[in-house]
Amino acid sequence: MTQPAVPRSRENTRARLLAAASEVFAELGLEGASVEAICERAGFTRGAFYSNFASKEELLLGLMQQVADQKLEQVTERVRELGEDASVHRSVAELVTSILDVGTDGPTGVVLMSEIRTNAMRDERLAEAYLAWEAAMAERVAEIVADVAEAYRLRLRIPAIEFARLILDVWDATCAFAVISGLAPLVAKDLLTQRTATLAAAVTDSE
Amino acid sequence: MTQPAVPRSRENTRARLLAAASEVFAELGLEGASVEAICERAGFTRGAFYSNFASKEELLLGLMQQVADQKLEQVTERVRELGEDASVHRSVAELVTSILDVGTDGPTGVVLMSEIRTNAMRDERLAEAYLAWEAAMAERVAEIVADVAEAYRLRLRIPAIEFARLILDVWDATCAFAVISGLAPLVAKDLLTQRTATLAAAVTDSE
DNA sequence: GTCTATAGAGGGATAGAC
DNA sequence: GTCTATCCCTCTATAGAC
Repeated sequence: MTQPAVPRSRENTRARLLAAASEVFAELGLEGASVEAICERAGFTRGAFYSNFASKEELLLGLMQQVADQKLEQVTERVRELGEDASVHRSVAELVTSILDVGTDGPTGVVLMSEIRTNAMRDERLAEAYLAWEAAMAERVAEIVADVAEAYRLRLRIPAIEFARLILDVWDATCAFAVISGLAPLVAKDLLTQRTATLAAAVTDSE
Repeated sequence: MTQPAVPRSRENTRARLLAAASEVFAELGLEGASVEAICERAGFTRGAFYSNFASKEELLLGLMQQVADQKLEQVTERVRELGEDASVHRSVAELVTSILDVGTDGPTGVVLMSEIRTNAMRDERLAEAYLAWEAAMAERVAEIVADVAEAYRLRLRIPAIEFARLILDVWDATCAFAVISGLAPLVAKDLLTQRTATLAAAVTDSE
């Protein structure tokens, strides 16, 4: 089914440039990262870049879209899995840990999202994409929350969507804290699990 | 007690440069803001700038320190007031509203803090200052939480310090959301109040 | 589709006059 | 303490060869 006839290099070059951009943006910031540095990282020159993207801003928008799609897909996938395996997990703590694989990013991903969020405050197009992604994430997490609450007979003290937003806020802040503190990945994940579990315990009652 | 003998202009120039920098940084980002643009906004030239700051990075560090001190002072002040007026407020909602005057920043302040947080992920010196500030903020808010809980006979479902971190996380995320959405200041404050009140209701029980 | 070469603008930082 | 003038570097984007 692989068809080399379809212009493959173009997609490939685009993908490599996007991957390189996400790294360099995370390392140097959106303004600090030069097109030259991104191309060098991807193994191309600026000519190839401008053949694939109209401008640096266009690249950023494409990157935002890619990151948002990826994360959303991961979480949606987890929602689906949870629907099938509802009876496998035992404790809420285990559940949290299991779901957290999705919420845990490497430092690069965390910095990149933070960079995008900050710049969405200044750029309307970026803002639109960011808000759509954020809303979709909250909905998916709310589905998980509702499913888990039903399966484990937990009473939510606030609506599922509010709970979902709380979780996402805590994840975001905790990931940022972990990166700024220079915490080792495993330590960071422990912290994330702990804070999520504390939150979950605080806003639910067992029936 | 005002002593014009003490070199007054130096402090004044420094202050004006810092104020201008906080605006331009918020508007264009740390990398996007040129020293020239900052000086122009402050009404000076680059010569004056380099007489007051060793480099652009040094300026950023000074700005971070200033912002952190200001915010911390505001919250500490509120803690003190609350100790004196403990019996004046009636409902938790009113309390939240009253305290929120502190947590509410203009868009410029929100963008600047977001910019600083993002860059703290890449800069060790900035990280150190940011973490110290964040920890101090959490402590102060925890004091408020504990005081209010005692005065209103509320049982906290999680330790005060955890509650405080939750509040700060929600404030941060909500302020960011408001700016990205382009919400009017009053609408933003309503949202902030509502989300804080929801959180407070969820993690406390009345005795 | 990707390269090299280059235009054209703007950046950070310094030196020295006032 | 603040100014002007300047050095040197890096940046984005384009033009044209391969």
